[in-house]
Amino acid sequence: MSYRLLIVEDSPELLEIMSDFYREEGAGLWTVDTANNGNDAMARVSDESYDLMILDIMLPGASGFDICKTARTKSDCPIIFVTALSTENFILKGYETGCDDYVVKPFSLRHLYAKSLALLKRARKSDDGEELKCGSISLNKKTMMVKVKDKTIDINSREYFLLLYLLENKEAVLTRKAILEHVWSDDLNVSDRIVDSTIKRLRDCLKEGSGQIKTVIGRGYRISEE
Amino acid sequence: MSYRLLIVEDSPELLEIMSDFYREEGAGLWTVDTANNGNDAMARVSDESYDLMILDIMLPGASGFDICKTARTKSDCPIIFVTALSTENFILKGYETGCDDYVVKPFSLRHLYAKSLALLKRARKSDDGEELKCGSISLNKKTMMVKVKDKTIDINSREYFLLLYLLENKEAVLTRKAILEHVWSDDLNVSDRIVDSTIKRLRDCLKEGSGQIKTVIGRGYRISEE
DNA sequence: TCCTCCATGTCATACCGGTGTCATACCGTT
DNA sequence: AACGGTATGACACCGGTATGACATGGAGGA
Repeated sequence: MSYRLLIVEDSPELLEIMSDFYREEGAGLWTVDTANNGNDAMARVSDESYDLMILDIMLPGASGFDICKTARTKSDCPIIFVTALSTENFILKGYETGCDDYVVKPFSLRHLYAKSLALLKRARKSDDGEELKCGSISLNKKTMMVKVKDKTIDINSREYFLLLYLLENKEAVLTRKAILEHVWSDDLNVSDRIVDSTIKRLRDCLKEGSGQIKTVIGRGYRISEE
Repeated sequence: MSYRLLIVEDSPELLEIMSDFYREEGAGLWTVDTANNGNDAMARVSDESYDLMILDIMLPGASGFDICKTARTKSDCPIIFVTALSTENFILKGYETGCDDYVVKPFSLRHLYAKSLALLKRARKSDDGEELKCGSISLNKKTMMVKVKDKTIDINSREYFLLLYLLENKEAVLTRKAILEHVWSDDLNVSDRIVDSTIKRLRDCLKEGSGQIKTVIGRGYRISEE
């Protein structure tokens, strides 16, 4: 699996140098999209989803600041400005719009690349895509499929969202109250014993993985890597 | 609540300028610790826990690289190098040791400050709530997880709340009466010998950390950093 | 429209482990 | 050595949890 990168830069030479560098250096780690003007960039930002964006600021059409602001309305993806605008006002404005870093031209490509990896590593901590894993259990948010030891299992809706909530809070103890609020938010007029029942059904579905759901008496449940 | 910042820099003037800036700019947002040599810095990194570190590289004693590596063995706190070493090799080495950013002197203090905020914002995403720590024991109120030497342990309800009460009053001697009122507030019709029993069970769970719970004969118990 | 099936919630009961009590061993202080 | 206080292990009770049977209601097909 590779990371989606968007590079926006109006100089065709620099754009090519940069995108080639990312494509080659990572040996397939990156899937690079490019844009050489603000409007194309805006279109991509709205339609696609990226793991990292590198934006010039001065562009034909929308500016890098505009792109950054728009991107922030829909995602939390790391954003690096790369620009010749080196005055402090521009730099601070960049951070105000929500960027993660601001690099002034001329710059070292290797340095930028190292920054990108560091940032990606940090961003992935909080949002690791569609796959949630815990021990032998894995759940894919996009396809809504659940696997135990690489074998797909069937699972009902409530059980799915319960498992999702557990996985999103791996290792943490979740009280019945918290579970109800998250998984039964559509209808809170249920007995909190329903959690027990659904946990049982979930455990039955998980088979060998069932032991990973721990009962924490007096407090709730937690999922652990065994 | 404020964020803990460590600045390591061997030039006294620059150190003062930086720490003053962080103290004033954030109006109490930052609690700043400083060190002007590698060995002091190492000691702080081992003993304390920070939300952000700003490290010079060339230092008397241990280098900034050494400090970064050591820090990474115990925590994931954001680290920024600030140094005059501007060659690409040094920069890449910085990222290899696990830093989040590498700033070359001379630099803009406001830019550094903006970087710090951006980094803190991103790091906090993965931050899982407030941690009570005491020596090798740590308890997370949000996830209700208890760790000893970074290893999660299982703990029962009473034991958990007893430990919580001890940690919220770190180092203080707590009488059985006080403990009963806080931990057994639901049912005060119990013998105060129950505290002894529960302390024992808690110690059994804590294993290597058990020595941190001290008996204070004739008065009660206290938890200490060993 | 009716029937069937399945997802989901409720309930009664069985089960189990957490938790409190107690008796005894141990320890430190005098 | 004696005494007061603490540690420890055994034991039993009770409350919370597991479990299976049953009720309900909605979706989809004939």
